[in-house]
Amino acid sequence: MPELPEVEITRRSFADQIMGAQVGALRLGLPLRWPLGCAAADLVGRRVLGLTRRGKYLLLQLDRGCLLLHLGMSGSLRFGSELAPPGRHDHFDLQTDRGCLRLHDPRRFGAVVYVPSLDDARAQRLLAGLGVEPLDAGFEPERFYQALRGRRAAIKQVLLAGDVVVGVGNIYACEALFLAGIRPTLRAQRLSRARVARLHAAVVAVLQRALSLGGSTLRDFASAQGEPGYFQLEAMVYGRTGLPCRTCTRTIKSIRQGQRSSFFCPQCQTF
DNA sequence: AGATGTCCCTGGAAGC
DNA sequence: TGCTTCCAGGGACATC
Repeated sequence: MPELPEVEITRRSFADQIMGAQVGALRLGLPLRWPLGCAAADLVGRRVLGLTRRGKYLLLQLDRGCLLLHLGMSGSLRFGSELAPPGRHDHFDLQTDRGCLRLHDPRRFGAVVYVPSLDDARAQRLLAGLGVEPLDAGFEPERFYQALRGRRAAIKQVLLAGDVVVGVGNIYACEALFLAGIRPTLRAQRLSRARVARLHAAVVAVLQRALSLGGSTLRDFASAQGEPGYFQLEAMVYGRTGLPCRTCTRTIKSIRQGQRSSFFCPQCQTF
């Protein structure tokens, strides 16, 4: 499932190639999470000015307006000039003079939304509530501590909510909490400054490690050039229920938190 | 304002 | 073999 590393790997894998491309045509498959928000013809002739990322959203900036792309749970992008004919799960093809940008998304939790500008109400509704970027300088331990102080919910759920820090999904939340030695069920506000500092470092370390390995490929994630990721091979807890902890050999446990699985080591991760 | 539950969707695995 | 059921989960939204 695409989290920040996968989205960033995707961005880097075709940002340079699509820069300056001119849109020739648009093909839509089955409906995605939200309607596109403009007519296909409105995009024809637009030029791509850049590709940036905010949280798990990719922002394809055009000379007029912007396409917000989200990969949801099962989405992946491809960019190339020799793509195969669209299959049943290819729901968005943006043809340009530099190649075709294709969104493949079997579960269709993903989205492509056109907004005339980032100040647009629709863009703001999606982006305004997002927390700090974990790999930017603005993510620093004291601010993180202050943000967590006001939260009574479990730390795992606060991480996933994305309003404190963005981009940390289920895999990396579980892994960062393991690295920091913190139980996922611990209330956020009960974390000491020292433990928040450890968690801060763990979030950064896990995301950077995942980035360096090309992300996690659980089922079929790949970059826009088709390269899989390898972080899943290093997971300490995610998906390892019943297996021995790689650190202490205690059995990894899994629980449900807010309809989502959490994995942890009962020995290494304390209250 | 924060916390919680619901919903969207399909492929794969497990159970019968 | 072929059915049914369950599970995976990002995140907007409604509700308390």
